[in-house]
Amino acid sequence: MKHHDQTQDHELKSAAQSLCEAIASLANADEAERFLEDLCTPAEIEAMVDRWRVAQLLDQGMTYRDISELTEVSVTTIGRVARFLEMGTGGYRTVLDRFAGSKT
Amino acid sequence: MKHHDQTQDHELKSAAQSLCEAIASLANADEAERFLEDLCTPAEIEAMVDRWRVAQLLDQGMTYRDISELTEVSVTTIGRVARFLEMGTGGYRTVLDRFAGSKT
DNA sequence: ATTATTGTAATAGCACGCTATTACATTATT
DNA sequence: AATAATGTAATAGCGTGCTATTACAATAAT
Repeated sequence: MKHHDQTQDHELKSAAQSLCEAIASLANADEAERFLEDLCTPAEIEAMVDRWRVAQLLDQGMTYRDISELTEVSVTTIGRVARFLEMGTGGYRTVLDRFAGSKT
Repeated sequence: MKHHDQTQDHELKSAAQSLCEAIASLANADEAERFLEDLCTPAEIEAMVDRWRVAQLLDQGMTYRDISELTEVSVTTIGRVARFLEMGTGGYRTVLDRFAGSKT
């Protein structure tokens, strides 16, 4: 019993796993939007939207203060996003690279 | 210019669209987990994990107070999840049905 | 009929992420 | 050399989602 077992010896950790599987199962942007709207509060959604937008702008080399003026997100939060973009688990990186060519 | 246009006349709304596209692009649970860990705070992730677990238990017909004892989520929050499960946009429903046979 | 269980609601208090401000060391610019 | 711009940090204040408690109407069980 090491990895990916079908059994139910998880208890707490598998709750997170279940959410991740649910999210990974979302087939398109519409499904994702409806799931998010049921799962999250408006404030949470806005926070996530802001961070993702900031991550994209950081990735394009834009300045903290320029991003702040453009998005109205505080420089503090932008710095936090930047930290995860550099020292995070690479989750941002993967998706940023996937959509890299799409907007140039 | 009604639906799904390639142009950039969105400005604010497309930020949410972009996030939904990013999420929909997540290929598996691991990618989803790493993206979530970069995008969200621990408290946010825990809140989402709790709500999703509660939604599943509600869907199985479990009682508010039983769910509360099992998950240590307050009855107040459980009631809120139930409301979205019934009157929401159907985002919960879609994914619940998709994973319906998986655990019986 | 009574009692217990259930969903629902109102309240107060707490935790946490955001903003705004100010500051400062480092790097560019002039 | 002097000035400006940049990333980074500390602080205080605010909004909001959570918990815990109490309550109550409606249904189920004894």
